[in-house]
Amino acid sequence: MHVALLQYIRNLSVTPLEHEDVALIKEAFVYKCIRKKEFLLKEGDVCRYIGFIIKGAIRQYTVDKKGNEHMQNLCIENWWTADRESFHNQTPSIYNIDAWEDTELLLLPKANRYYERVNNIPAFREMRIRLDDNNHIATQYRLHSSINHTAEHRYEDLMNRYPEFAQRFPQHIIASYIGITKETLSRIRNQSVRGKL
Amino acid sequence: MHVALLQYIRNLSVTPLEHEDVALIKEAFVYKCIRKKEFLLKEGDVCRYIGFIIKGAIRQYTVDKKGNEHMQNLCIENWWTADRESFHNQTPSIYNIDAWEDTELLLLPKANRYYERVNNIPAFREMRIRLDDNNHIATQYRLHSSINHTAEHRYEDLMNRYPEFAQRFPQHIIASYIGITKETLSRIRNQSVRGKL
DNA sequence: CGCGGGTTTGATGATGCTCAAGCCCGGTGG
DNA sequence: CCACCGGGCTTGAGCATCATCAAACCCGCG
Repeated sequence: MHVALLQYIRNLSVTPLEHEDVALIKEAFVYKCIRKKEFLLKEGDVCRYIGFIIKGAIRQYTVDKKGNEHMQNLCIENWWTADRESFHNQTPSIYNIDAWEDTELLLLPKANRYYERVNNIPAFREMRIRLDDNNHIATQYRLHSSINHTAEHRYEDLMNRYPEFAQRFPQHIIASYIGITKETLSRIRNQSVRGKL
Repeated sequence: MHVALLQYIRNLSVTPLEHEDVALIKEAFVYKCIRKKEFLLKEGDVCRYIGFIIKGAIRQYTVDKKGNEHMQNLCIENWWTADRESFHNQTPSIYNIDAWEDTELLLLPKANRYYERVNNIPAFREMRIRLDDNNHIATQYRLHSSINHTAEHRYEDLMNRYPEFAQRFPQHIIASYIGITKETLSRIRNQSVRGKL
């Protein structure tokens, strides 16, 4: 059940995982299933764990006064999910995190007695550094893109980078993720279809 | 000369710096002054070092086909500057990094023989983790903000968070940083002045 | 004095939002 | 088996925000 996570760590680190590391990870990460629409974190609550997605799809978003949802992040298999600010400072979150598909996760609670020890596993530490690098790069790009590129450009970018998103999430969620309305996305798609004829 | 950096590391870490760590840092980081408008990194070049700003102000930006500059980052004393993607992968950068004021830096070259050892200093490592956390949080917020908030809201946010930017950078640079034109920023400011009468 | 960088102002237009309506389709219950 | 319902997608009209382009202004400096 932890095999996906172990493999993931091995892929992103150079130092191998020792037997004792594997044992520690198996104890520290708790398995959890949530159903579609079930919440992992609600606005106002404190984020108590980091989640690794074994299977499924997760949304992280805010809701404005008018009730509109704004997707901050979309995550599928082999991604991590958490509100890092809330987790790090143990302050109330501004985000909601819920499942878009039935999802299996491995949760690493901050409060458990293994948390520190897991973070001291060399391979795990290396993985985190790699992850931070990748994440930083991707977020910088997204920021740059959201300021400088047109809606159409951003949509094409996303489809190139994560084509599977189109199968897993409906258009109004994709639209929100790239910062436009579902109507605008619909028009963009029809235009570019026409463009290809 | 390295005192600002050493102090910075101590502030962000728990583990103290040993004498030998201090010595290593002094050897690894090379001091450099650059004049206003001088480049630290040019689009197309590979980013070869991470810079810590002792004194001065730095811009990181792209230039589009029309010649317009788009600020990705503004940094002053006690901030780090680099194109992490280019540095990490040693690939050509899409960014320019130049000085807006005469600037003093400490550069940590990737190629030097101390690089790995510096990264193994416990206090330095802790600092990086803290830094990544803070950075991640700030960038997520900026992303959220750039998608969901109005230009006026973003401007006020920036002025609250980094009021000194207004003294250090001209308006057209501030405008670009929050993703609007200088004309729009000018109008926003006049409006809100009128609003306060 | 004149120049260059920065800021302001105005007119015009593009991009994307809002609101409202209708469509499509799969699922549920009568 | 059909009717209806709800979620998602599309289409249209009107509108808000912000970009663009052009001109003028302001001011410190050689």
